[in-house]
Amino acid sequence: MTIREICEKYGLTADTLRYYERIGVIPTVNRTKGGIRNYTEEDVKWVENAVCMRSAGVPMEKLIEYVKLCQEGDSTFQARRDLLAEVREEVQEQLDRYKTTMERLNYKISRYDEAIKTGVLSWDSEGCK
Amino acid sequence: MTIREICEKYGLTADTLRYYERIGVIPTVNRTKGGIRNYTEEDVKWVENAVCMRSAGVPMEKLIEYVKLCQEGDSTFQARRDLLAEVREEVQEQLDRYKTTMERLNYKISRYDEAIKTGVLSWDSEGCK
DNA sequence: ATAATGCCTGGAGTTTACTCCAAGTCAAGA
DNA sequence: TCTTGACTTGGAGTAAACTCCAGGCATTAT
Repeated sequence: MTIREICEKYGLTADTLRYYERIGVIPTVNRTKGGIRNYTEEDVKWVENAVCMRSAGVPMEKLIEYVKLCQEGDSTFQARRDLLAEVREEVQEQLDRYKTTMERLNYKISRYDEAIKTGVLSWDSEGCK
Repeated sequence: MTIREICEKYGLTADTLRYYERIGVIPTVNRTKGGIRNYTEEDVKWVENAVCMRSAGVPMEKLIEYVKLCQEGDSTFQARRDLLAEVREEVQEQLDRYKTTMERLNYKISRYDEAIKTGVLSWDSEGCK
C-alpha cells in the first residue's frame, strides 16, 4: 500500500507517517526500486498501533522503546509486558481523570440548565466554577 | 492564601499559577499592599477548575473563554452552557479513545502473559502489534 | 541595620509532536 | 521526449503549554 492509502485510512498526513518512521514509532517500511514506501499488512498494523496509542496520549518515547524491544526478538517478552503494564497504568490514571472531569462538566451543565430556566445560578454546598 | 499554599494544594509550580493568571485561565488575584498574591476561596475554586479541566486536556483557549463569559455576568448563562457542552463533547470523545486503548493494552498484556508462560507469542485472528 | 527569603514582573527558553519546505527522483501520459 | 504529479530526503519552522531567569521590592530573622 502507498503512503497515500495509509494516510487516508488513518487520517494522518504523509509527513506524520514519515516522521513516525524516522523516529522509530513504527519500524522501517520497505521501498520499491524507485525508493517509494510500500506498506505491508505488518506495517499497517504498526501504524494502527501507533495511532491507537497516540490517541490516548502515550508518549512517542514509549512507542519507540516498544518497537525496539520487538525487534530484539522473543527474549524481550517480559520487558515488553512490563512496558505495556507501565503504559496501561498511566492510561488508566488519565482515564480516571477524564471521568472526574466529565462528572464535573455534567454537574455544571445541569446547574446552567437550571439557571437558564430560573434566571438564577446556584450550586450545591461548596459551589463550583 | 499564598501562592505557595496553592502550589502545594494542587501540585502546580508558582510559575504555572502566575502563567494561568496572566493569560486569563483564572481571573486576576488580589494582592497585599506589598503586591503579593492573596488567594481567596473564590480564587481557589478557579484554580481547582483549571486543574480539573486541564487534566482532561481541555485547551487553555476554552478556559479563558469561560472565565471571560463569567465576568460578563448573568446574561451569559446560555453561552457558558453551550461552551461547556462543547467541551463535554470533546472530553467524551477522548474518554472513548482512552477506553479503546485500554482494551487494546489489556488484550496485549494478556497475550504477553501467555507468551511468557508458553514461550510463544500468538494473537487471535488478525494479530496485533 | 542588614542579610536572607520569598514573591514580583516581563521576557526569553524549552519540550513534544508534529508540519512545512526546498530540491531532487521517478513513473506514466501527451 | 517532455511534462506532470506523486513521492523522496534532510532540515527548518510551528503551536501549545509551560518553565526558567534576571533584576527588583518587601517582609522576617539576627
